[in-house]
Amino acid sequence: MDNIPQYRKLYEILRKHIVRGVYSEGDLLPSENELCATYGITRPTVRQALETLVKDGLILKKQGKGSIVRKPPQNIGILSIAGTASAVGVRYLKTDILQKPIVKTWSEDFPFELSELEQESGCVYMERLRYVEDEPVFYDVNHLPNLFLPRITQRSFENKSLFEILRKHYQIEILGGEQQLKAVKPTVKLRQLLHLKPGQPVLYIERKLQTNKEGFNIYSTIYFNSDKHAIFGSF
Amino acid sequence: MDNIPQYRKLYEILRKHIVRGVYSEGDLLPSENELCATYGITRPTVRQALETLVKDGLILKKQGKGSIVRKPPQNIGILSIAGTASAVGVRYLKTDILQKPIVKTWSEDFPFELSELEQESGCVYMERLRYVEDEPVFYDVNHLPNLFLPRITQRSFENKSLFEILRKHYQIEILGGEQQLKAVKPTVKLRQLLHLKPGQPVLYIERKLQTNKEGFNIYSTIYFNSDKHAIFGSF
DNA sequence: TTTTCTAACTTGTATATACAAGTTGTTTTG
DNA sequence: CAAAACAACTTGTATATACAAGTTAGAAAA
Repeated sequence: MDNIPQYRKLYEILRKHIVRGVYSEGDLLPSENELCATYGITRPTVRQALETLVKDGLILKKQGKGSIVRKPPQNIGILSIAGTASAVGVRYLKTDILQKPIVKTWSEDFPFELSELEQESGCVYMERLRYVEDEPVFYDVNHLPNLFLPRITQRSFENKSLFEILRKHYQIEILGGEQQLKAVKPTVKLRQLLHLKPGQPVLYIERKLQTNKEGFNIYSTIYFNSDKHAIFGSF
Repeated sequence: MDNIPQYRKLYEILRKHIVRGVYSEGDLLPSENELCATYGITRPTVRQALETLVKDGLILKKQGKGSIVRKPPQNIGILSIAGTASAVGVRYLKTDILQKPIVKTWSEDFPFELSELEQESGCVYMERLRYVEDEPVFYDVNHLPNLFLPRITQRSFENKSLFEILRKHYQIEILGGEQQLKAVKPTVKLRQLLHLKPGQPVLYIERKLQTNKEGFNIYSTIYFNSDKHAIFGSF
């Protein structure tokens, strides 16, 4: 049964319209009142959807004027919940699964604090390499608590969104998260994986994502080649 | 005359309470209904203030339970509007003005697109070095359009917030912004300024901040030593 | 004493309405 | 023809209210 809130439905509709070019940069979205009429919902609900588009950097609201569509960020938005860069502006993203999901224990030096439930459950571990236009751009390692995830090690993740699989098959939604970013020197392995130039540093990101399941967070560490693409954020 | 919206006033009150330790990590804020009663405002207004606290990573809301105070991020939050790290969790931030504001033309290779008004006005240029606990952590270069800023070159900026000065003396408010982050190799000058180890990279951030003045944006480029501190963001 | 149930709380989502403040296009006036 | 005024739009802020869904503490029952 469908219980997605109305404001999120509208957000998705408008986001898709923007990303697919139904509205171009500089266009005005339909006014709040027009959206009320079109979708049969009220203005506070419409405004909530629009606020989320602002948050994602897709529109800029101007009092008295309207909601202006912005150029979809050409760089990879990694601050938004969407997570997968395909959500915003990047032309083509391919994913290789370097290590398919396996069950293992948490490593001793795991950088995040784990809940007791998480500690006891062990983790599902996977590694991916992500490409933009056939160039490897980021290498990410995911640790998920080994909870609520029956038979996940037997699933195929090639070119699929981890979040989509979690949502569709396990009813796990990402609610929010936090991250820390640093510039670091790459290891030899990373240099090879990401096709880095000699001496070129990488962006290192530690992310902890909260979900709708109590005590179940997703932990990502990401190494990002920021030579041609930057990490983009708006606020 | 005071025309700050009520939701922002409440946000500031609660933010200060959190930052000053009136509420500690793990504490619950007063409930939405309690805040309504205490401050004589309605629940949607309270919720708007709380949403902004969530956005800044200061609280986590849990349906049925309450608003839980989070550990103030120990790292420098640079994604929020507050800008100055003193807004959130950093113990001590000192600023040296390496280049006091001067009027100059925009450089040819300026990385941002400028509005016509901005191009015609020339810019106010300044350089700062920011310290956390006496360690230089970031070096930032600001370009402001030479508009609306009489006698700004004669002002003192030592250990003062640029945004405070803009707000107080020029009625310029930051409304939002966007930024791009990359990992880069530092120049010799940067290595010296930021006390970097040999081979250590820096985080490079390009920020464009929108203000309440039409056609007036603030452009910052920041070089950040992420050895001991990370850039923090929540979403 | 333990388990179950219930009431009272919490935040989440939504409707309805009103006025403030900004923008823009049209009309009126000089 | 240009400038000023005005109307009609826009988003911003706020109140009021209701029900959904989650959590927790206490009471009742086993």
